[in-house]
Amino acid sequence: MKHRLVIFGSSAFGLPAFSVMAKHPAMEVVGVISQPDRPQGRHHELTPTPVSAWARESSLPLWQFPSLQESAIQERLAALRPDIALVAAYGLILPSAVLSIPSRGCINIHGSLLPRHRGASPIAAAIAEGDAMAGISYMLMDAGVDTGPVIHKYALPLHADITHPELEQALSDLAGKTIQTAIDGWLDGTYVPVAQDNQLATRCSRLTKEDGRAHWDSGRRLSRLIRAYTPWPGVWTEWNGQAIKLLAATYEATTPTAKPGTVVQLEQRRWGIMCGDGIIVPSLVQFPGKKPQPAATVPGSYPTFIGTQLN
RNA sequence: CGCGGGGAAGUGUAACGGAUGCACGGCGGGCUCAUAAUCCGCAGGCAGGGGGUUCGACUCCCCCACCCGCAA
Repeated sequence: MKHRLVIFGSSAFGLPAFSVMAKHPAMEVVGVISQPDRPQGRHHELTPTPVSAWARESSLPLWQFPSLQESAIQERLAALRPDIALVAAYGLILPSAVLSIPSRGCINIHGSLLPRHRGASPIAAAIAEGDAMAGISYMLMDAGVDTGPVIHKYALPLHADITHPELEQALSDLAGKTIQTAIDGWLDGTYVPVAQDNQLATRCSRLTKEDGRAHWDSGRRLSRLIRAYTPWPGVWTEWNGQAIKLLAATYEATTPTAKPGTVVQLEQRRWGIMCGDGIIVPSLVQFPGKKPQPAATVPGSYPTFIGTQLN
């Protein structure tokens, strides 16, 4: 007898794992729940979520509820009589009334090694904090945010210059490779959910544009933030009232020779921005309305930029 | 029709209704034990496509396709 499975997801992060479960011989996907198509992009075209698109292509039953708070919607979910719910990057809170619907519970794939980086931006947080290891956690959801018992974790070493898109892809793939083992192990009792140690927990909230504003106190941290926040929300600074994105940069530890935020000409033809603990040397930047451009072309393009004092 | 910006050498960008300049890159040469450093020189742009205004358009106007920022 197959397990009746409901999938909750919106962004592409969960797709590899979802695809595996959709083919799992012991699973029957009785519903895919995603967010509604929303106006997106440059001309606000109605765009389906990657999970919605996948469900349609795979001919799986799809529902795009705007919220899960209404009792009418909760009743429809209950009518699917799910045994298990699998949640990954869904983007909406599952109220306890929904969490209690599947007879065997709701499993979340979280992009960190819990209890570290509970919350909405675990991948960015791992890079921003300079963690040595990242990973995914299969967790039995409870009413808190990423606080439930952990079924199993899979770790991945982080190399020093990994970027957010690279890590997100790696973790997404890792979930695809491990989910069958994790779920099967949980179902047959090999993996027993273990409560998290709240003492070790850290939180990361949803990122905003303002989180990406560059601060020049620490170039070491700034170089990590550039890798963690690009492409969204990006790390940027203001010049002449315009936001300039720093898309890639390296950090060089030196004794500051100017006020932090000063754009300085370096030896050779390079330039950098002075920080409190050294200098940040951009390699790729983007001016508003423009495409990304190699940093070396900036002095010729914007001669007055060098020497500027940035905030 | 969400708001706005942009298209010129391999890359990026300035100015301008009437000789397209600059930076990086490339190529050649000097210096040097050597060099990604530095100095000198060379090449490379029919200015997205189509109309229009004009004695004359890269520069002004309209249309088409494309790219980007904001916002989501």
